[in-house]
Amino acid sequence: MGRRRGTTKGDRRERAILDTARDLLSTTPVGRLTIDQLTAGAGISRSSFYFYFDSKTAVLEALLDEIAEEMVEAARRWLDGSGDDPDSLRHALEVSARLWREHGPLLRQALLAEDQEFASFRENVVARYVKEGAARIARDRQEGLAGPGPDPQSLAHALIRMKFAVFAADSSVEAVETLCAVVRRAMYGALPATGS
Amino acid sequence: MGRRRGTTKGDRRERAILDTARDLLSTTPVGRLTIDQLTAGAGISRSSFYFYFDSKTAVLEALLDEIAEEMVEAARRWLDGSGDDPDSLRHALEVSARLWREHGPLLRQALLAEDQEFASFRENVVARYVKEGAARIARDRQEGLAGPGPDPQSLAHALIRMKFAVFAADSSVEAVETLCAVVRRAMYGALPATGS
DNA sequence: GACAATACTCGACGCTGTGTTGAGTATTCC
DNA sequence: GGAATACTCAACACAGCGTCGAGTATTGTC
Repeated sequence: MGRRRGTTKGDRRERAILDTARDLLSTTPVGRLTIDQLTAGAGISRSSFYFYFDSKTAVLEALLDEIAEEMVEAARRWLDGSGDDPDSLRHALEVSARLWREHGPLLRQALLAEDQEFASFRENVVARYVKEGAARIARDRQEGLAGPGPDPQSLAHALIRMKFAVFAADSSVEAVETLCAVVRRAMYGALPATGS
Repeated sequence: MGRRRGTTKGDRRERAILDTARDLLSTTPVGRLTIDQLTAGAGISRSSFYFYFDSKTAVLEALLDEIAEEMVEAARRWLDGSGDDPDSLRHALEVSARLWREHGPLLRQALLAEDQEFASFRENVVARYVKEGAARIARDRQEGLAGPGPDPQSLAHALIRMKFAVFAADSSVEAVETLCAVVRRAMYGALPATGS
């Protein structure tokens, strides 16, 4: 199965498949993407496709790995920081918003739908975010930078899911602002004594 | 196209298809549901299916209408109320959680994935929630029951999407509690002067 | 209780899309 | 130049969707 070293024709074709997929998936929903489209874009026959990838899903997974890396990277500064830090938070959200704008159809299917094919990818990404997010929340509370609130794990989970779902529907600047506000209030905001 | 009045054999079969679908969809993801399964469950042949419904999607839409009604109904008391009202809010969330538990696969596909087939249904449900939610937020602010915050429309949108996404992943009691807390803080919580 | 209209049923067909196989051609390394 | 490996493809088998046309059952009406 191994390839030779150096950039061979095969490598270029593999890349061409990936690029075609990336391209088509900025507009086409995952369900409508066919292998025929991919091979047409890459200039090979349907059956040659199977030399490079086991299935359509394998292509999508390769793309997702590239995207997920970018996403977590952008959140790094905020995740590693502490206390209410609107600028880092906004930066993380802005990059996320851009990624959702560029790869909406793919991310929606992989992160939101329940597609069994992406289950493990989804669990990994979400779990990673939740773990680091919960740690940050717990840290802030311990250091007295945030008041008490819901279980950090559960709170982080809700906020991450909110981010995904909002950007899936709307990755505008306003959405970034609103998410920023909700996250900050959820983490640092205090409820008045008892609502009227 | 019209049927005769009274409950005919045809009506019973139509119901049988719907029930079979409801049943299978409590465990099977939408993508895996085939018309063959539906007709097997209802005891008719594949082609007879098309006498009752135009497509698989038509069956799903019929089911979704039933579910959506219940969902909005459960939120009625909170949507029509005013001020911080944890009990009404919790009640609405609890019913929602149950519906997601029972119809998870279907709701996930219809509300979260970008399936073009459900686009209009999705827009309707979300738009309805957002409209009523935004109105409630604006009302509370006008009456001085809530402080300032993000644009009501945008805030309502984020909170609704969060609800959908969280329940899609986890409709436990704890999730209800967390959502309750986040919604209340987002609407009524105040941020301290300036962080750190 | 016949008979027309309408409700309902189904087998057979064509289509699109997936994935496999086996035989072939190109490339690279020695 | 020859063997190993990279790559290519036409042909096939299969699953699922939706259509067509020819039927059979049921019902309302006289």
